[in-house]
Amino acid sequence: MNHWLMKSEPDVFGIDDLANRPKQTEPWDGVRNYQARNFMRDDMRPGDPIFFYHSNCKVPGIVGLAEVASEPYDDPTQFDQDSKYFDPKSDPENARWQLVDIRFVRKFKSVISLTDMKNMPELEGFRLVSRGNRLSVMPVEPEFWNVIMEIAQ
DNA sequence: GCCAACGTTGGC
DNA sequence: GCCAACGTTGGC
Repeated sequence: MNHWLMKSEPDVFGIDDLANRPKQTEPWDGVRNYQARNFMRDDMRPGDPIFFYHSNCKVPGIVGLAEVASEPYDDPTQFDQDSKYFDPKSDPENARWQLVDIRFVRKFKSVISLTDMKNMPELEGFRLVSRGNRLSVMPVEPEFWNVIMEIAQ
């Protein structure tokens, strides 16, 4: 089993939006970065735990837990001409972009902020707090996962 | 809103 | 295959 972190802008789709979905699941569409896609397509399995991270907001940080809720499949938005994620170069017979569904697990009582995590020496080497990181889907090493879970409420 | 970091595109 | 130009991410 692998552990993950997935970023989302709360103004667009935050953890409350996920919790309020009828089945508390959501297809993680719109990822158009090959590394992020590869993680979803090649390494995610249903049940894998996910840190849900809010980016581009007042207090960026981990706000709760989700889990992988499906096998990988083709992102339908790549074939939707009306979608901003439409990709005219993607061949329906051999789709370029895959995604997984994710399911809400729980929300933390308080945000584990990026600032806090940057100040934790135990998290040195964690991709999220490394310089210039822009990946929206990333694996979390078990050691880092455990360190963060210990301070989560 | 600024801008550093970094991924992608396309000319050559 | 190199690399300049450009676009996007995301913290601040």
